[in-house]
Amino acid sequence: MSQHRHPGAPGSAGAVPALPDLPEATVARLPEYLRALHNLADAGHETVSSEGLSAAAGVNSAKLRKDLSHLGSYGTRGVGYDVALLIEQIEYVLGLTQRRAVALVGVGNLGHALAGYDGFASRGFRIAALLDADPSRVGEEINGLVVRHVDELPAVAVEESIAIGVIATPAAAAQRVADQLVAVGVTSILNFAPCVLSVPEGVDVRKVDLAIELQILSFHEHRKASLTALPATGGSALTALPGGLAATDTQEAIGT
Amino acid sequence: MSQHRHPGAPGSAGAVPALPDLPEATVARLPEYLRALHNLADAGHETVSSEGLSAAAGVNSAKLRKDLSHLGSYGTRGVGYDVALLIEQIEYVLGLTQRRAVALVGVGNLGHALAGYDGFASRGFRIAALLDADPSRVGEEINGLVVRHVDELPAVAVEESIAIGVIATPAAAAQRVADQLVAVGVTSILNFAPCVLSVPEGVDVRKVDLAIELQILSFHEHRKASLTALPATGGSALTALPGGLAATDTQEAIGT
DNA sequence: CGCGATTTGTGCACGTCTTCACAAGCGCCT
DNA sequence: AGGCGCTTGTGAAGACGTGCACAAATCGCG
Repeated sequence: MSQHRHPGAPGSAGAVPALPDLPEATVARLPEYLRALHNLADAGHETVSSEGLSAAAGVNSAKLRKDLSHLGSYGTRGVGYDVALLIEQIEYVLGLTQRRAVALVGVGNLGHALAGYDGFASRGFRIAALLDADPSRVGEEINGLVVRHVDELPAVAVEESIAIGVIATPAAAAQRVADQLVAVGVTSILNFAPCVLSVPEGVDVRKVDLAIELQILSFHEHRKASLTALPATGGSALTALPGGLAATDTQEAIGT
Repeated sequence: MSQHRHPGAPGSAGAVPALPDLPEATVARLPEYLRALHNLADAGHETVSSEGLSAAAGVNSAKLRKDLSHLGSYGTRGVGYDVALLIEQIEYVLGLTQRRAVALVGVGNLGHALAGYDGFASRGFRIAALLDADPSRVGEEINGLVVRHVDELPAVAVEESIAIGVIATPAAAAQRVADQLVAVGVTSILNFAPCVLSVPEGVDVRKVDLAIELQILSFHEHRKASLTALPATGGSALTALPGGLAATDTQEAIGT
């Protein structure tokens, strides 16, 4: 089994071996492992232990081992994981052996930044098209790509074999764009617009909402503030008593 | 309990009543509910049922009710939730009654976009400072704010009462910036750099990695492709290792 | 050749999150 | 006033994810 056959000549069409169905939580962590592994490879490491890799990826080592075990991974007991092999494995499972083409719709503030973000190119993707509904933006060149009108999507999808659509439009336009993407056969969408998209079964949508992230942080911030104001007795989840609590400056180390 | 005490005159300093400790999963959904509620309010709705709100927020209605019940919410059986009241409740719990000041470090490609993103301002935050380590960027004005050098952070933190730090630097600089933020007392960080930050206990970090989102989509795309290629019989999740797979067409049966 | 040091892979128990299903509560209509 | 339909809030069951702890496997060394 030490036979080390590397996965995919990307080559031709759909005949791909089936994938194990991984737990979603695992899938969400694999990219992080992959990044950490690339760092290790660049630093010259040939093998890495679960302990080392998990530290680099910011997770628990047991979790890491279980995750890797799900993809039938090849670690060596007493030694660790072969960095290069593991990179191959994960890239294969994530479908990164082919460089997928991404269409970015909405070249406003955020869209501009995304179009110029080199993290996509360096991590398995190719921004293949920029689209916008605003005629005054059409024709603009960003990072070597010319912005085209969103109505050209059908043509673009075919020309470039678009696999993933990224929506960076205002919320009001997002659903319409999503429909257009679905109509041309895109089944994976990354949505930056602050709204819920409805799409047919079989289409995957992931949402990134920057304000939501801040609001979650705000909650914890609020919570920490309300805790440090208190004398910290036994830990019962106290339910919002408007009561006394005065002190403002007595903040001290929070309990573990 | 029908007593309806509404939360916060934002007014003065830190004396805030303690918060119930909500499940993380719930906290992560509250902002979405809030956004949906604002939409409903703008559309003139005064009340909304759990069914209606859950649809607008893209979740299951039972989940929504349980989430709201955690914050001791005030719905009326047979009627639904009072939109305005619920907005107040959620904003209070999330700590949005005060407009928190955000410091954005790293005014490159992405940082520029974030600095210009009006979703922050409209949803409870104030970008109070732009910082960068590159002297050639210092002094630039973006959206009415002048970029200052990151070494001025201590002064800025005090002047603006920074509550949250956003890191939009290259990965190599991120840890250093995080340390600086922590040093000036920031306990909530939103990290856009593709790397793991280590911070002391009590500091919250949330990470947004755009490439990771795409990679997760890529997995599902890959998976869908490998499924459609097959005649779909019932079966075990076979373990797809690159190992043997000589034959390209003998693949059979993936599970549902 | 065998032994000990090391590290993976995993069974198991625990906690968290989700979902169903239904009793309790509320308003409206008669 | 009483009953009916609608909607919330929640108990309980199940699915899912996590982390411990240890057996199994491998390497290196004497």
